[in-house]
Amino acid sequence: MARGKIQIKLIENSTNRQVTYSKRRNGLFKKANELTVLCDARVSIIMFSTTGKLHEFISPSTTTKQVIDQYQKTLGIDIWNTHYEKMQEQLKQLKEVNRNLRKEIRRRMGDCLNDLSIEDLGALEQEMESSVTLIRDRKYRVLSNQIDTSRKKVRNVEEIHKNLLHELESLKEDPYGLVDNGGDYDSLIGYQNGGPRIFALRLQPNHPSLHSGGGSDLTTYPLLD
Amino acid sequence: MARGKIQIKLIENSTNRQVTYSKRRNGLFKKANELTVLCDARVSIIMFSTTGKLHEFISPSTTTKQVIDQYQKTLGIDIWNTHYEKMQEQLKQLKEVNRNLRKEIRRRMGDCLNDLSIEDLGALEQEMESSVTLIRDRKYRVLSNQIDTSRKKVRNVEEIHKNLLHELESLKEDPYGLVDNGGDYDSLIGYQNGGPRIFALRLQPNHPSLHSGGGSDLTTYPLLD
DNA sequence: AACTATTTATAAGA
DNA sequence: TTCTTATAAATAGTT
Repeated sequence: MARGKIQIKLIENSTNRQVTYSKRRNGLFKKANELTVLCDARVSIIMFSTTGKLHEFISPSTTTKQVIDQYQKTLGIDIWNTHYEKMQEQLKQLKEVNRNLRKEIRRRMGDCLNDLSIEDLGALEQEMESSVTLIRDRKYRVLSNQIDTSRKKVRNVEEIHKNLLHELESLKEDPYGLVDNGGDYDSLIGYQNGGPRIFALRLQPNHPSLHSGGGSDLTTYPLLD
Repeated sequence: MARGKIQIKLIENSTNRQVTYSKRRNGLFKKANELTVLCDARVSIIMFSTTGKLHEFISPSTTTKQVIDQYQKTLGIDIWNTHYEKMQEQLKQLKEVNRNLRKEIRRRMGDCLNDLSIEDLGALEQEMESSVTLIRDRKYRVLSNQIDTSRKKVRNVEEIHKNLLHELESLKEDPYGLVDNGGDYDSLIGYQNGGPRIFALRLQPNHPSLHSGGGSDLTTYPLLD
């Protein structure tokens, strides 16, 4: 448009095209800005060069997001708004479900009982009784398993003990083995008097978290609300 | 830019502004189109006038949605994708909490006990026992309240009954009242034989929520069933 | 990046 | 809105 008219068609020379792109882009943005100021309009220009480089103009009074939002709103198009709203609905529902679950738990803890009728209370009581029975049964089963395991351990230790005693006897008969072995003998005898049993039983409570992955839920429950 | 230079500031005259908006918009779109052709670029222009009217230009080789999509991609998934991801994270967390709450409830129902240690089971059992006590207490309190209310109602009905009988006696002494009153008398006598008591006791479970309302129940009682 | 001849855009008026 | 036209602004080709 100066020093000679040009045809509006692709500029073959790459360098030339690049320069023209830059010059005209500035011109376009300048015009857009003038339009914004002169006419109080909101303009968003997004452009990509052949090489994929992004350039954008946005009227100072707004943001690209706002313009795109309003664009969709005006055209009644929902690119992601549908998603967004669905997710928000889902969030709301989940929170509600959550609230109800917490209430359920609190009732099972003897709280929040005000809005229950006698019938509800009776049913809950009965359910709780049968549940507690289930829990108790389970507890006894686990306990008996543990006792069983403990017995086996004791038996095992006693076996080892017996073998050691035998070994000791053999050593006593061996004149070289008599030297400085009385102490060990005493300590081994000491263990024999129910010691391993107590040890096994006391070991379990020290590692309660090792027994379950989800057991901590119960203790952290009060913090959830 | 012709017939006199203008300052780039808001055009006060509304009509003038409108005309300029139209002219310059055309100019801008023309330039955008030329840029598209000359430099093989993709340009999206979205603009809103003061009055909120939408105008858009899009390079023929593409669509506005594509440009917007690429815009976001280029900027590193921004604008609302951040929102989106945050919401997704939130959803995930809520679902997880939900899952734990359900597990908690199932445990309180005697289910899902496999991964609990004896200690956990014992604690749960104890907690359940005390909870069930709370529920039972609550049940008894509600029940005693209901019995109490029932007694009051019965007393009230009996009072009304007595008054009606008195009234009837008065009417008997009144010679004008003797005509066609025997039927009413019989029916009232019939009510006296424990009828209201049973009625009141059976009524209660049907309206448990009305108890908190207070004494008005008593007066409206005869109309309730 | 600057220059400038020339084209193009457009403000004001019709 | 569109046309006209004098003039401002943009810019193609050059340096």
